[in-house]
Amino acid sequence: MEIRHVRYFVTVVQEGQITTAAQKLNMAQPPLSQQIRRLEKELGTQLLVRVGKKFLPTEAGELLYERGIELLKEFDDVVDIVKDTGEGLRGTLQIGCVKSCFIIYQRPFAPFMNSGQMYIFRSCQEILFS
Amino acid sequence: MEIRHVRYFVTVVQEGQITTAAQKLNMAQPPLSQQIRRLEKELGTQLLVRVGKKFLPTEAGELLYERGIELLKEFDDVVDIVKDTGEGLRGTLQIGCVKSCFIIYQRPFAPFMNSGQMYIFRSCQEILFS
DNA sequence: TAAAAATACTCCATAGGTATTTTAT
DNA sequence: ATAAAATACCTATGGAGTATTTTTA
Repeated sequence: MEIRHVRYFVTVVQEGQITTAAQKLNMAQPPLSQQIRRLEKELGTQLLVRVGKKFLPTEAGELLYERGIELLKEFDDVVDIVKDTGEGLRGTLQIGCVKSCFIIYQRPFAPFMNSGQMYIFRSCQEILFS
Repeated sequence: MEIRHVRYFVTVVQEGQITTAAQKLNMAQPPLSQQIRRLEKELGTQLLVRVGKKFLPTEAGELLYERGIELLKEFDDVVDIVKDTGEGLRGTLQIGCVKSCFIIYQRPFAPFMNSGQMYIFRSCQEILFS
């Protein structure tokens, strides 16, 4: 199972229908049906029951739906936070100081440094801002 | 990004090395290197810094590592719980009763029923255990 | 009969493997 | 000299698309 399958399943439950769920997911209907069935097979569990044209979650399905939503939220959160940290929108500025100059070092330029610690740079040639 | 990439990355950080991480993951070294680089590209961030033969996480990498571990735990938890529920190891037994017979109904046989509610079955022919 | 799902294919992107070279200690 | 990573290349699984048939309200 991959996070993609959780995303697919949650959307199908929310839509109650595969066709519109596929539209929301920007994909065609048959592959979505296929992935849902693959998911059920992999988990060894029926997740949805077709009642006419509508799909209703089984108890296992409801569980996957509820916890899946949390999982997706956290997953996307982590992605955002890591991206931001990489872009310097979040993170820790590490500032060292010597007599002759200042240096502002930020990871990943100095990955060997640890947050909250002070470092002395002996032959500092330039000041870096990032 | 897929959950697999989190699993790969966390293992590499724990091992500090790609070769042994690949062994733990039951895969070859080159595809693992490849997936890590792909991950960095997708997130637009350097996650690891090679210091000799060892890899150390950048700040973004440490973040992904810490939150990734939680993510993996929750992900695997959900999978286990859904599997168990499907197998009837967990879940809710819904029991209805009429004069002439008992019926024990369990989802997914009756997905339209809600937990904690009582249902009357008029023409019950058999007793189902599952 | 008019929706949506299932079926039956086709295609291709990419995950993963193998062989080799390069890099560091 | 040795162990690990990078590079280059190859293979094949399976994710996604299209066309069509089968359901069901």
